[in-house]
Formats: sequence, C-alpha cells, structure tokens
Amino acid sequence: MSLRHALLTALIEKPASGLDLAKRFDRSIGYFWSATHQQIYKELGRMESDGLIESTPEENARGVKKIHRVLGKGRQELKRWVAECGEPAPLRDPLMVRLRAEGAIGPAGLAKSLQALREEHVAKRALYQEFEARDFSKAPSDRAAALRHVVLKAGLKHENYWIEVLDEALSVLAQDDD
Amino acid sequence: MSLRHALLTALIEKPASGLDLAKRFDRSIGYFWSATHQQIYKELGRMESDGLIESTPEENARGVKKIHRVLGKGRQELKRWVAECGEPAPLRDPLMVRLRAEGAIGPAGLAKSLQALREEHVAKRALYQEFEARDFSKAPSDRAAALRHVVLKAGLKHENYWIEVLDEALSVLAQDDD
DNA sequence: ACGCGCATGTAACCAGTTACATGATTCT
DNA sequence: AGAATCATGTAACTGGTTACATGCGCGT
Repeated sequence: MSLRHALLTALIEKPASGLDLAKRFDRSIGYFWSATHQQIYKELGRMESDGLIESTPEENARGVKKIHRVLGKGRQELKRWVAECGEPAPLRDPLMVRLRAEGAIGPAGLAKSLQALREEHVAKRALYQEFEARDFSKAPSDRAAALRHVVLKAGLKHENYWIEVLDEALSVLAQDDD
Repeated sequence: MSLRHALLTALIEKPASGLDLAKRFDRSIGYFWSATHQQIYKELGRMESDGLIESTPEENARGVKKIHRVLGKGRQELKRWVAECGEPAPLRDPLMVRLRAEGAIGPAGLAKSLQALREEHVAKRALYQEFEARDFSKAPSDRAAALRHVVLKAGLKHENYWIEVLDEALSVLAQDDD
C-alpha cells in the first residue's frame, strides 16, 4: 500500500496532475519507488473517492488536466502510516536465484550478463554522486533536507552493495573462464 | 518468472514434494526468494503441464504425496534463463517513502518502528554469521559451494546495508527527540 | 484541417497474499 | 474412533505490468 503514501508525500510537497507525478516519479521519488502512469491514475482515483485528496476539475474527462491536492484526511492517513510498524520486507532477488542455479547446473554464461548489470549499477552510482555534489555539498539546514540526504545516501550504499556482490560473483565465475 | 527457476534449481539439487519445497524455502532458498505453499503448488502444476518436470503419481488427488523431478526440457529452460540478461530490478522500498514522508509532514514517531526494524536486521545478520561459521569456515572446494558462499555473503552485506541506513536515519531523527 | 504531443484513462493479464477446504496417515 | 499432522489444493483479492484507446490544444 505504499504507492498511495508515496503519492501523498509528493502531493504535499506540491499539488500536481497525474502526468506531473509520473514525471517526478521518473526522477527523485521513482529512484526508490517506481510507478507507471496507469498505476498512478488508478490510485489517484481511489484516493479521491476515499476522501484523501481533492481533484479539480471534478469531471472524469480524458485529455483535461486535473490538479490534485491533499486534504486533511490525507495528511492524517500519511501520519498514521509513517508511525506504523513496518514489516521487514521479504527479500526476493533473482540474481541470487541465478547464482544458485548456475551452481546446480554448471557454467551457463552468467558472467556476461553480470558484467552488464555491474555497469548499470556503476552508472547509477555515478548519477547519485552527482546529485549529492549538487544538492548536499554543504550540511543540510533543515530536517526535511537531512532526511532526503539520508535517502540519497541509502541509494548510494545500495549501488555499492550491488557492485561488491557482483564483483565477488564475477571473481568466482572467472575461475573457470566460463 | 523467477519462482519457476528457483523451483527448478531446488528440484535439480534433489527431487521433492510440494511441501518439502515449501520447507526448504523456509530455510535456505527462502532467505532470498520467499514463497508460500499455495504459490508453489500452483507453479508446480503449471511446470508439469509445460513439460518442465514430471510428477508422480500423476492423478490430482488431495492428501496424496507427489514427487516432482526435473526433465530435460526443465534443465534447458533453467540454462536459458540463467544466461539471459537480467533487468536491473526496479527498486521499491517503503522505508525510503517513510523517511521522505516524515520530512514532508514533520515528526510522526518513526524512530520507534525503525528501532524495531533495526533489531530484526541485527538478528538476521547474526543468523547468517552462524551459517557462515558452520558451512564455510574453510575455503569451499567446488564451484557450487563457492557460489553458495557468495550468495550468503550477499545476504550478510544486505543486512549490514540496512543496519547502516537505519543508524543514519535514527541519528537524524534523534536530533529533535521525536 | 490535420498531425503531434500532452493528458487521462480502460482492459487484460500476471505474480503474490490470505483465507479456507479437503483427503490421507499416524498415534493414542 | 478421534485428534493431530502431513499433504494438496481452491477462491477471492491486491498490486503491478503491458498494451491499447480516447480526448484536448497547439503549431503549421
């Protein structure tokens, strides 16, 4: 149920249309919670009928831009959810399955695709480093900025985690030039 | 589509019944690809009708234990999938949404639930460390074992990643004793 | 007037979750 | 015979993905 709360957060930061949100998700928020425009429209519709946001103009017309604003009930719901105890998020990682499968059936040409994956993560890390240099080169003044910095640093760590794991995997796979 | 391949891997290691698989998923494989028994049964059915595995006895009777074995076509499919280029896995992490939301609406009592989360990750890390001491105290001999070790080390790194991120978040949240 | 890009949406599908149903075996 | 447990399965639902449909407004 996090899409709803990601949207509430984005709309509190600034009221917007569905497409605006989709674009913003492609940048900042989307780096840790991706969503397509279809999903966003559907959820906005539900949020409106649940009374969490208001959307103007009201009519359901295609092609007409609609602006969505968070209502009191929406803020309340977001606050409730933030404090609620979060599950530990059951891990589900195809790479681990792949490594294990390679172990079970023998060399199958994994290395090449791991190399490609590694490069994507290196690129993403570089991107995050740029963001950090641009937005957080001096210590952030307010709490909200400090929290955004934590989120960005988490992204960086995450990319480093991937790169390290891929390097270890590649060094094992290289031992019998597969 | 990874459940299918996780099951193929597990069944190549050793033919088994649905419940056996569910139990094994609760231990080793499930640490990086969780699945419930319902899901497993459904997927095994599809895999059989796709000709990837054979299941004896054939009849669909409740209560009667069935053993599943991987067929040639199944091995082939697994091999194909292992080599195939893997997507970069679109990140989707509720914690980041929470942090950002806290930034947007102000203190909302996040710290307590982050503490709880942190403890779970510490516990899991300890568990993995036990596994490592037990199974990999001396350098693994064969390739398959080396790959399993890489997977376990990835799990460890992952828990460390979480703990570090949570510590950073907690230190920011602590600054205004929320 | 028509084509293009902006904007909103529907429909069909797939993977995963939760709750529940039912048959077989074993132990007392 | 009854209870516990092993074992397999169905049904309803939710969140997310892919493909497609439709309407408005602007530039040429």
